[in-house]
Amino acid sequence: MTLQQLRYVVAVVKNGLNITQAAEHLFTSQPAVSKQIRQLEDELGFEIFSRRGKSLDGVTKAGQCVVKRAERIVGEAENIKQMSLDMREDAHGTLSIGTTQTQATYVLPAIISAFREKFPKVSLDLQQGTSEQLTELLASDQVDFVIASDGKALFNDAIRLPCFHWHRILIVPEGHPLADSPCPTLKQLSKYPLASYTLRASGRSSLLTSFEKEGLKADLAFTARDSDVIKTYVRGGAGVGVIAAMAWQNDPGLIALSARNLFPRCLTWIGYRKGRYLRRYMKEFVYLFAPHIDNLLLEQADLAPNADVVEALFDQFRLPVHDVEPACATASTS
Amino acid sequence: MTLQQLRYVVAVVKNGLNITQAAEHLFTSQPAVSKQIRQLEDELGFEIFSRRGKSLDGVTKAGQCVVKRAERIVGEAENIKQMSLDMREDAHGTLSIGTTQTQATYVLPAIISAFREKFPKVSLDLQQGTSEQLTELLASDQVDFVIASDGKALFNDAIRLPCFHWHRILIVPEGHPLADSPCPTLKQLSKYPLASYTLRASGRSSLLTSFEKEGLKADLAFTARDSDVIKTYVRGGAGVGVIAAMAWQNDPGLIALSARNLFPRCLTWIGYRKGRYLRRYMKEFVYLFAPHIDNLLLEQADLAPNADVVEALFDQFRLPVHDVEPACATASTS
DNA sequence: GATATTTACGTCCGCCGTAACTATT
DNA sequence: AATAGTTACGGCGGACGTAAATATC
Repeated sequence: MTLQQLRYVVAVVKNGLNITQAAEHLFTSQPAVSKQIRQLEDELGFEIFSRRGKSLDGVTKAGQCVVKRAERIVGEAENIKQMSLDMREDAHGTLSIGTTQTQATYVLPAIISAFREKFPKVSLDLQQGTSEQLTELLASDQVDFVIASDGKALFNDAIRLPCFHWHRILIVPEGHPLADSPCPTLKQLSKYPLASYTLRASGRSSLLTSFEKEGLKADLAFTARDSDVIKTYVRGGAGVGVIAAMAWQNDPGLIALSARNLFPRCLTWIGYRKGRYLRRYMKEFVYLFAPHIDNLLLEQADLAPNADVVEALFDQFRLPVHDVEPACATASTS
Repeated sequence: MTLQQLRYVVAVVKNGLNITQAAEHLFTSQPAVSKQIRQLEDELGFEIFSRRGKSLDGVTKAGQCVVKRAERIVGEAENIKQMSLDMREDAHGTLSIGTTQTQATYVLPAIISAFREKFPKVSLDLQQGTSEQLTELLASDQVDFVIASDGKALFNDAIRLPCFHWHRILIVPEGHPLADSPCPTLKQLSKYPLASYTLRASGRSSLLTSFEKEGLKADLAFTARDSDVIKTYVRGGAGVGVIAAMAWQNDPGLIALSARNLFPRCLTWIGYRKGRYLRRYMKEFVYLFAPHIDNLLLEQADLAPNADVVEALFDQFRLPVHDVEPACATASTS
């Protein structure tokens, strides 16, 4: 049994049991992979993969156990390799982040600019997707970090670190009735068509829930992933926009009102795979994004037995809150 | 980086940084180990071991991180190997158990006899030691299981499964005053010299604590590890023996009285290293020792995030209680 | 001088890649 | 025919062991 063989097994599984494809990703020939896997199976005395004819067509029960352990082994080996890269002083490498449109457009540019300055040799890779896609990217190690505001946990062995809170804001065209009565209620709001973010299939948004709690029904007439698209349609009179405060940039022709009294605040977090070795520039990125997360905190989070313990680590912090200036007097009491 | 190299690193650490000794355990030559380790260090770009002259003399900071991960890798590789052995039908192998004298002498013989019958090809290795020694044996993978009754947890990544409760009993020579008043109190007991198990340096025994709670002071005049030694001295008039109920075998010349009303009951558990692959015969051994622990329970215990969750798994069981027949009427109310 | 490690070198195993062959669609 | 996997074989790297050299106590 060699590390190589285990790497091959893991790669084959990751490539949907396609040996040829796995061989390409491994930068080796197809027979090499084929042979090593057979050799490992011979040594173990049982088949890891079930076969239909010559093609692999499934993982045997015992094989699943082997694959699980092989993945851990290969992962740890990768950690050692990353660590070795980290020791050399030239901070070469890649930082791969999966995130949502809002974060990518409004929050990350400043962070990434600072990061680039500090680590000019690290190439950045920004991936966008839905929560589900981001989870998948993280689970399959295609990104180092995920930054999102989803309420739900990711998966076992993922660590989620709270970064900051944010409120929704209302945006209306200049001259809109709500622009003059700057302290709208949900009831008022329910009379207008709303434009907001596309809801995920899974789980209800706290947006609609807030209306329902008061027995109101929102008219969510238009949805998009992209805050700018929503702004454009709001400018065109499509209704009242409800977007994240981070997306507000004093856009001409639009008025923004804080909705902090209407909807619960949201939490943006950064997530990564538990047990992964984080290179120095990765830790630095997290620190740039959320300065309360230092090396010590990362270490504690990695050692924490479960998500609740991680959450508890953050009780000591008063996280920043993104919002626009309060538009109505009652808000200033907070 | 090869599995071999990591195995060598782990072996060298385990052998106290003595390469020659490590090579012997690895059944290879000393230069082979030496060279592979250097090669790994070259590949990683930093030293795992600090050296004084040519000899290894410590593990560097970065090296500790590598060693930690290497141990995990080697451990998982070993798990895969064990699993492969387990698939072959001939149940060859070794079962290594670390335990205390009382368990080894009075509880295990029956279990082991049943086990031997079922798995005649598995060779057994019984190790005795103090709690501390047993912990060390388990931590360094020198035994598969530890069976003991110590109150304290073992260490991180050890799983402790409750097996049965037991009470202490008093043993006195025939004709002893207490033999006729079969329901002694702690106060009565405190008037006699006591003979019981050697106390560990760490932590007080619940024996002495019970006396202290009533403001009494016990005269623990004689201690030994071995129940039979205690019996012998009690026969000789050394005082009142306080031993585990399991050690009672209707010994001639001695009278046994349950001490269940005097001292809290104790718990015997079986412990093993978390994440270790358990071969079928190992699981079977646990089952023979504690029939409430089946494969499902073992699996759940292994997945549990911490010791408390493991304990909770056992809430559903009413564990057997080892004791002698109650000697006094009040005991029968239980 | 005894012990432990490194260096040097010849042997041999085994992994890889090419190419031809086979099975499956 | 096209796609995917196995078998066959030659080449090459590299792991091992012996033996000699070197450092440390």
